[in-house]
Amino acid sequence: MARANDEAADLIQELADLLSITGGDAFKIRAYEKAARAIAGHPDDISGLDLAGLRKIPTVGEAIAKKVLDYTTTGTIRQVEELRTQIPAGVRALTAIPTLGPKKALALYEELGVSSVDELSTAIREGRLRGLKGFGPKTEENILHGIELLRSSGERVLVDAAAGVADEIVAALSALPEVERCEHAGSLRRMRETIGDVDVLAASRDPRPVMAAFTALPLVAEVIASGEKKTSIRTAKGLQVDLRVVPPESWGAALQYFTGSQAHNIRTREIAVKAGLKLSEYGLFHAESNELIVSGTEEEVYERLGLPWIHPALREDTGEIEAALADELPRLVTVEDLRGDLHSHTDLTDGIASLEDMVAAAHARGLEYYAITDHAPNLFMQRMTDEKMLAQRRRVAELQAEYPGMTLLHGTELNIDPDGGVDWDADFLSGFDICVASVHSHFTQDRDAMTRRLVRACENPHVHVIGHPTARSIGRRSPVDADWDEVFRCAARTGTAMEVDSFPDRLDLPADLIRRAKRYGVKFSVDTDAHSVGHHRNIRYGVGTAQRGWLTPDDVVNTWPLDRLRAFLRKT
DNA sequence: GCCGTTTTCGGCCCGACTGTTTTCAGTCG
Repeated sequence: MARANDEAADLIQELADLLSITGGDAFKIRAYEKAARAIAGHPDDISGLDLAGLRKIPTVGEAIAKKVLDYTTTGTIRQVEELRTQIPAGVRALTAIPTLGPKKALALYEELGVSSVDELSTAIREGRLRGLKGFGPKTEENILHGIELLRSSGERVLVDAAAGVADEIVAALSALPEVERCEHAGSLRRMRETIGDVDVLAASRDPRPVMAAFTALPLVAEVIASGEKKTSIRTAKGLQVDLRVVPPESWGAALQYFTGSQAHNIRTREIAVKAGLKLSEYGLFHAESNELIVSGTEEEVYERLGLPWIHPALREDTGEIEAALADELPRLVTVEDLRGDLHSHTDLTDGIASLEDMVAAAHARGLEYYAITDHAPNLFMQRMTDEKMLAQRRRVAELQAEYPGMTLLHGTELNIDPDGGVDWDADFLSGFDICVASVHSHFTQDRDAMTRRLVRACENPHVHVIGHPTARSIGRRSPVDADWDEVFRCAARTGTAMEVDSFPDRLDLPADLIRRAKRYGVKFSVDTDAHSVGHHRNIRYGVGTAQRGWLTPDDVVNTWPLDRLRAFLRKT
C-alpha cells in the first residue's frame, strides 16, 4: 500500500519515539525525526537506492542509511524490533494522551506495569497512581480528561470546520478596541487538509481584556490554559483553539513563528543561528547583544535571513528552504488566477441547485468559462438518460445568450467502470465540450487492476480530466490503491489533466501526489465539484491544496485563456 | 545521529504554561 519511503519514515519515527521513552539522547532522537521527514518527503523511491544513494538524502548519514537499507532488504529495522520487545506498543500509545509524554509513560510502565490506555484508565480508578512521584491529583485528573478526549473527539477536523471557527474568533477579536491586528496562523494558514487545533494571533498592547473576551466567547466550552501571552480553549465540538497575544511591533516575527510548521521554523532558526542571530516570536535579534533587528513583517524577517518570503502553504521543510536559497520558489497559483471551473453539478442529477442558479453563482465568481458536468447514466441512482442530457445541452445554449462575458461549456462526469471504460460511445462523447471521468465504485480493486483502469481512462481521447483521482473521503474512505507513477506517466503522455477537487473531505489529488504528478509534467484542473451554490466557496481549499503541491498557474489548465484550454481539450 | 566559508568535535530552535519540585521538569507547539 504505502510507498517504501513512507514505511521507512514511519519506522525511523517509531525508533525516535521508542528512544524518547527509554531515555535516549535527545539530539539523537531529533536526528531520527529529521531524517524521517526527509525520507517521507524525498521525491525518488528509496527502494532502489544503495547506501551511497541513501546518504545523498539530506540529514541521512551513515547510521540511518544503514537502517533504511535494513528496511529495504529485510522489510524491517533490527533496532526497532529490539526496542519493541522492551517497550510494548501500548506504552508508545500512551503518549497520544494529551499532557502525557514519554517520561510519564515510562514511569507508568516501570512503576505500575501499565502498558495500554485501558490499563492506565483502570490503574487510575483503583487509585494506584497515588504517591507515584511526579503524579499529583491534578496530573491524575488531566490524564483522565485526556483519555476521555482521545476516545471521543480527539481527532483532527476538516479544514472548513476549522476555518469556520477561526473566522468567527478573528471577527470577534478584531472588533475589540485593544486589538490592532488579528489573524489565524498555524496549520490552517498553511492549508493543511485536516486541522488538529486552531491558532489565532492578535497584536495588542493590553492583552488582559483580549484574553478575557476570548474566554468569554459563546463557542468556548472549556478553558485549558490561561496566561498573559497565551490562552487555550476547547470548543463544544472538541476543537482546541490557542490564542497568542503579542505587542504590535512583533507582528511579523510572531506570525512567522505561529504559522509554522515546526520543522520549517527549526530550519529558519538554524539559518539565524549560523548568521549570529536569534529568531523568536518577538523578532530577529543579534545573538550576543540581544539587539532587535527586525520583527514588523514576515517579509523583513525572511529578507534579513537571506530568503525571499515563503508562502505559508510551502512551509513544511520539504524543500522550500533549499528552493528559497536558490531563488527557485514557484509562483503559486491563486484563487484569482482561475478563469474557469470545469466540474459542477445541477439538480438534473445530485446537485441541489438549478442550472440557472449554478451558472449565476459562477458568474458572480467572475469566471470567464464554466462547465456543467452532471453525472452520466452508469451512476444509476442519478437516472440520467441521453434525452435528458441533450435537453440540458439545449438549455445551456439558450442560457449562454444571457452571459456574454462568460462561456458555458456543456460537459459530463463519466463513471470509470472496473475495466476502465466509460458510459457512452465515442460518437455521443464527442458532443460534449468537456468530459471529467471519475471512479465512483469498485474502490477496493487491487493495485494492478486499478492502475489499468485509470490508465485506460486516460487513454480515452474523449476523457479530459480524471475527477478526484484517489476517490478518498478524508476520515471515511481510504484512497484507492494504484501505481500512481504509472498513472501520472500516462496522464502526461495523453494530455489528461488530474483534478484537484476542492471538497473539504476530498481534496483530491492530495498535495503529495500533486507534487509527484507534476514531476511527470502532468497538468491539473482545480475545481469545486459544486453541488450547490454555496459549494463555490470551497475553491479556496482546492487552491490551498494545489499550493501545497507547488503548482504554478501554468500547471493548472483552468487558469489558461479559453482558446488555450480548448486546444488542450482536443488531446492532440 | 548529523554536520562543518569560524569546527572531524562540539554543538544541535526557542519559549509558554502547568504542576509539584522550594528552583525546575515535563509537555506542547
